Amino acid sequence: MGVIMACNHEQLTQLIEQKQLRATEARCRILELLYDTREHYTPEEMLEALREHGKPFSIATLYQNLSKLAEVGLISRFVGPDGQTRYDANTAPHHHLVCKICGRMIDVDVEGPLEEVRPRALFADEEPVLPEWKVDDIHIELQGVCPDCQARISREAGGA
Amino acid sequence: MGVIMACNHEQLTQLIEQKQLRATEARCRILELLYDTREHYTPEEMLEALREHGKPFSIATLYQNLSKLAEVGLISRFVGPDGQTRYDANTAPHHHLVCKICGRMIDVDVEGPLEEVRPRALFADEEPVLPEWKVDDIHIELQGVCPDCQARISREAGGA
DNA sequence: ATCATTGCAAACTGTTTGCATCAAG
DNA sequence: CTTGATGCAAACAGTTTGCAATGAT
Repeated sequence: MGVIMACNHEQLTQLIEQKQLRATEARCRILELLYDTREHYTPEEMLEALREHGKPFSIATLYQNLSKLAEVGLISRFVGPDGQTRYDANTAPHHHLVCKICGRMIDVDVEGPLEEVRPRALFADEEPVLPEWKVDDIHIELQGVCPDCQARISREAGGA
Repeated sequence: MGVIMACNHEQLTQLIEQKQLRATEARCRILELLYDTREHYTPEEMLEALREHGKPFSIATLYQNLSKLAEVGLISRFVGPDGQTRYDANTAPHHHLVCKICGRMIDVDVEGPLEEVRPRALFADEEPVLPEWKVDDIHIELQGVCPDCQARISREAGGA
């Protein structure tokens, strides 16, 4: 579970039915898009991508299915630093690398001594509060500029 | 700048006027709330807090001022993992400790070898992509359970 | 045949905007 | 007095929901 890989139609059907859901065309198309591209789509972006493929797609059906699929754990939902809700097919714990320019986001693992990273109160008078928090999870968001935006920027700088 | 401390009215006025803005009552009340409490309020929560203090407060004025104050750098805006927009008075770079139960969020610094934390592609076929990202920022979100929720949970467990 | 799913339209929530009034400088 | 700020109401964007029609088992 949580391992992403491009799937054929039968595999998708199986995944969905394992969750006691009907393997409808809408659900297959959504899962296929997320599994194949590994992108972190906003609902709006997904709608565009799904419609480009030819067939129409109802926005209500999209939202209904994104909720249901996230609920049963076939996809995961989160909110990016830009405030946009996004979905991806990677339900295993992971970290994110985010482009500050376009908001694009890819999954990464991190290497390094994470266990040694510890919180510390920022203000003297909060010192006693911190130890009482039970901290059991860490999510790292690396920020930078993606290859595409770097290219676009240097192209525009060169042209201007 | 970016250092939080409780301020008196004159100091607030000065801070605001340094940014070429008029030090109106609405702005002072907003800044005072954020600076005094250090909480990470949603607009809705702020509205409630501001109105409890007695006087009414227009929701349009709140939003208008939150935008403006964030724009000039007197406060900072961000979106929590629960998707709620929040504001705080700490404009210096910092990390967050978030309660998984109630969503409460406090600022923390972290200790540990952060420089050694490096991204690594999750999928073999993405390996060549990663090095082309320019990574220059890291934001760490520690998740756990705040003291209040811990207390409430053990109280409920004991009572049930 | 049965019951989940679809998809339109209407409802809802959080946020922004137009604009007349008001108040800070 | 001048210009920016306020605050109502209307507009808006993203998301959810009611419900009749449709489709999967």
